[in-house]
Amino acid sequence: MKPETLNFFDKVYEVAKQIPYGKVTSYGAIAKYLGAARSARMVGYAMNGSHGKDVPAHRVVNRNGLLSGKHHFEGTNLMQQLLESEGVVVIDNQVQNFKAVFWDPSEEL
DNA sequence: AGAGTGACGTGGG
DNA sequence: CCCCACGCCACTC
Repeated sequence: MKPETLNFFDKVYEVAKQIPYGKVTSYGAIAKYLGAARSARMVGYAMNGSHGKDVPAHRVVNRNGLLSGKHHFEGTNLMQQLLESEGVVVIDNQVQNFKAVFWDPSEEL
C-alpha cells in the first residue's frame, strides 16, 4: 500500500462521514471534491475498504442515484433499508427525488 | 510484467 | 432514448 493511496482513501472516508443524515452524494462528486474527478472509480474502490470504518457508504450512490453498490452490503436490500430509514425514498435500487436529497461536498463543504 | 476487472462518468452514434 | 466505447487508476491473477 502506498501512503498516498491511503491518504486518498482516508480523505474519501472523511468526506463520506460528513454526509448529512437523510442525504446522499455520488462517487463523482466526492472525487471532484478531492481533485480527482477523473478517478470516480477510485472512490468506489475506497468504499470497498470502508467496511468496519464509521463510513456511511450507503449514502454514496452513482450519479444516476442508483444503488450500484448494494451488492457489497449484507443481504440484498440492506442499503435500501438504511436509506429509507433515514427518510430517503428508494424504489427498485434507485433513489427517488434524487436531486432533492443530493448533497454536493464541493458546494456544501 | 502484461492482462483483466471494477461501489464511475462522459461522450458519441 | 438506448447502446457502445473510452478514460481513469488501484488491485488481483
